[in-house]
Amino acid sequence: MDEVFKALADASRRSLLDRLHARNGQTLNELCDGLAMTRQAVTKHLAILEAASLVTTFKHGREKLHYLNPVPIHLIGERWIRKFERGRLAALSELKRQLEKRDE
Amino acid sequence: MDEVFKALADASRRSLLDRLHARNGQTLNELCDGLAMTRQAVTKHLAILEAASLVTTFKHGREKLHYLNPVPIHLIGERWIRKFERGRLAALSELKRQLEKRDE
DNA sequence: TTGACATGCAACCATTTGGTTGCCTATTAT
DNA sequence: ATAATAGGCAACCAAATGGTTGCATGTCAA
Repeated sequence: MDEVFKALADASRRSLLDRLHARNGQTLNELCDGLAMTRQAVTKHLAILEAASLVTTFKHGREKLHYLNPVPIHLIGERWIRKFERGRLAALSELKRQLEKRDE
Repeated sequence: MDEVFKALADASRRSLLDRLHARNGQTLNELCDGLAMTRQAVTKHLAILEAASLVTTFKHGREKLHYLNPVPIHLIGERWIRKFERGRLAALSELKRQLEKRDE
């Protein structure tokens, strides 16, 4: 879980996920396209995404195809974000109460 | 959004959010309790959470009370995670197909 | 008023991070 | 066969990160 959060912390990596979400199964060079970064930097980002199981790869000849694995993102939503949904309104009304109390 | 992701990337910070979720409105010293970290380290973490609007604070005398603001977490769920939910099954079956193709 | 308590501020430090460059290997196309 | 293409590996670097220590400030209680 920690690896996933860390992987998602970087905007470049999130944009790589976006690109794979838009079109799955891209090669490294395709993913580099239009980015203000060297290929090697992208390789590193993809390695981090792969270590976090957010991306899976297949070798096809001399190309490496990258596929999005949406499961970890789904789990973050299920196991982590949902926890904070419960009591969200309660927490907000409490906050509001405090904000008002400040002016007394 | 980036600040929120970065703030959530650290396990200590997530555990601080957990603690506030369990009991809202704790002071700095209460939040330090039982953590293997100095008070100043916790202060820094809370500052990052506050900058990301994940935590709001009120001064009450010499104490500083910390409140969880669940809105950014909710937005991550709504605006970001949900995007990847769409097509989740499609992506998975595609992945499965690729995995099988590998053995040909 | 004086000491204890809650927090703030700043300098410093080691490690991690995000990036680079240079070179090497493997596969494909001519 | 050979050149071009796709990618891998490793060393290096600056900046950010997560943590520390030391001291200052503001507030409460005796």
